[in-house]
Amino acid sequence: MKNLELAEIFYKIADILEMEKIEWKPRAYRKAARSIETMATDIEEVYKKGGLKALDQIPGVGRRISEKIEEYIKTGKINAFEKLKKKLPSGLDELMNIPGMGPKKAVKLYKKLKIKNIKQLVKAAKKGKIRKLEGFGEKSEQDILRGVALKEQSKGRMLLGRALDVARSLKQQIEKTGSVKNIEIAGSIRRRKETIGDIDILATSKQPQKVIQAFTKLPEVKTILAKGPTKSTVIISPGIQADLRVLPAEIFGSGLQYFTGSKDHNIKLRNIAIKKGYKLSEYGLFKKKTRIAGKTEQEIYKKLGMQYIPPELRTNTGEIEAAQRKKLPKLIDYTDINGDLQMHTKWSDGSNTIEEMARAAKKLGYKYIAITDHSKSEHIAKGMDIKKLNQYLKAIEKARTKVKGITILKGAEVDILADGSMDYDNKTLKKLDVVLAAVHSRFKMSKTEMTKRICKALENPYVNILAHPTGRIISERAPYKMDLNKIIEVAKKNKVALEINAYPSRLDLNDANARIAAEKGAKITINTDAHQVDQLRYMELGVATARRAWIKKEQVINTKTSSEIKKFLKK
DNA sequence: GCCGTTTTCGGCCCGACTGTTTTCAGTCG
Repeated sequence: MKNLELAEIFYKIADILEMEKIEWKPRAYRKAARSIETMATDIEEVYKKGGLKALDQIPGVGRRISEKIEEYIKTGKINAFEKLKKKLPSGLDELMNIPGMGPKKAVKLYKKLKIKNIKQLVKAAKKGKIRKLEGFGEKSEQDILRGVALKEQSKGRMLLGRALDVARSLKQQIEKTGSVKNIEIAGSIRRRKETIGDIDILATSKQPQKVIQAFTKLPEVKTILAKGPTKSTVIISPGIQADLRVLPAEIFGSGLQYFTGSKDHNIKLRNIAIKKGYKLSEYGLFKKKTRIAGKTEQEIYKKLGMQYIPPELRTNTGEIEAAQRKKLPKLIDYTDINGDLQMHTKWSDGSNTIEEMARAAKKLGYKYIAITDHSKSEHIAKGMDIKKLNQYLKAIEKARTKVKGITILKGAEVDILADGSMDYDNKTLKKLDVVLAAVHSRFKMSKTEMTKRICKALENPYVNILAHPTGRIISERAPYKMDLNKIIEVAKKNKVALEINAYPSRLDLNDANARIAAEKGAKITINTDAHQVDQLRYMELGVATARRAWIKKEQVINTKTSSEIKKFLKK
């Protein structure tokens, strides 16, 4: 996928244009960049299928930008960008990554002090040269030094799973102060994006200052970046930014709507409001000076003439148009899951026993689970040979007698070998209630080979689920090269469900791919891949991904009852 | 540079906080 590369180029073009004080174009380039970045499909595919015209259909992309995309796909370069880069030194955009430093300041530092990169910036700040510039002072000089240090220790975006834990803990602590009426985690966490840049929390209160005060005094707060009467930004350990906004209770809905984003979703809503003669902000939906909505998000969407849009869908990728036509799907709910079909125990690389996993799952209200330890080739994960597998199957039978009220399915996560055959023979696979097929080796095959390999496995009559279909690990490992469309098609034909693996660093299929798979009619299963009892709670991350993929309950097999799932697994 | 049942030209979301500016520009989300 070239989507991210292109988005990055357009962001950089926007930065350079902004430094040159060109108006409006930066906004246009950023809008196009965001749109390309969040697209569900590979932009190269879009171009191959429909040429420039198809590119023009992307929101925010017009003829000039689509031509640049074409140029990049064909030549790997964009001439206009290469020329722009020559105008300003390349280190300047890195200056703009420092909090509080935008294009105007960066360019001033360059023009007046010949500062081209962070190193020179730090040097100048330490020598006290920056405070002498017009528009800068002693404080801004310190802010720069602090900002650079901060940037160095923060490690970019964090996984949703981690961000949720941290945000929920903050929320609880703020709640305890007592002066809060409503409080909700907002921003990209509420939209359940797979990685999170910072934590946003919205509260309502009659004494906002008290809440802000309590927030900035929390033990994990390391630095206070901003602190006003209704809004504060802090850095909590270890280097995560958290924002709190406090509003009156009567505008909780509009505040939450605004603070949840996404930015593009909000801009589009505000434009719709303007066309209707209204104005939308965090303070409510206004007709002239009168507030006509604001207490709940529901009434805002209603007054704007559309269905309520769940936060997970707010990406401005068609959800607003669908809501206007009253065509939003009824998304799978977090409570719809009846079982978890991938987890590991001490029999391979898990930390708990079969019984412990079963009891924990029962506590979560599940009707069934599948124990799915690793097959023999997975040596690192203590994969089971046939002899051990037979003992393991007996152990599952024993656990069934010990833990009542939940169905324990006999399963295994079986390696797909390099030639596409399975790591156990069919006689062995037949003994299992549920077979997960997974690629765990030889990741670097060609696209054709890998597609053939996986498709062959999907055609095995005993395979029920393709586990973590693309193999990506978020910000660590790219997906294997494969023809996902072909794999979806073969999976559908052979009644193999495609997994949304809910493990925080996997989320594989991701939202975009899961949306494609479900649209094409393939069955989906959402499983945690838990290696210990505590990890069973990751299910919500998988369901969130499914919701972001517009998936309905009926499309997910582990929303079925025990008897229905058994029937499905028998094909 | 994009976009259009108010426009193919003339607009382009809206508000909080900070620092240095004595009234507001810059940055952020």
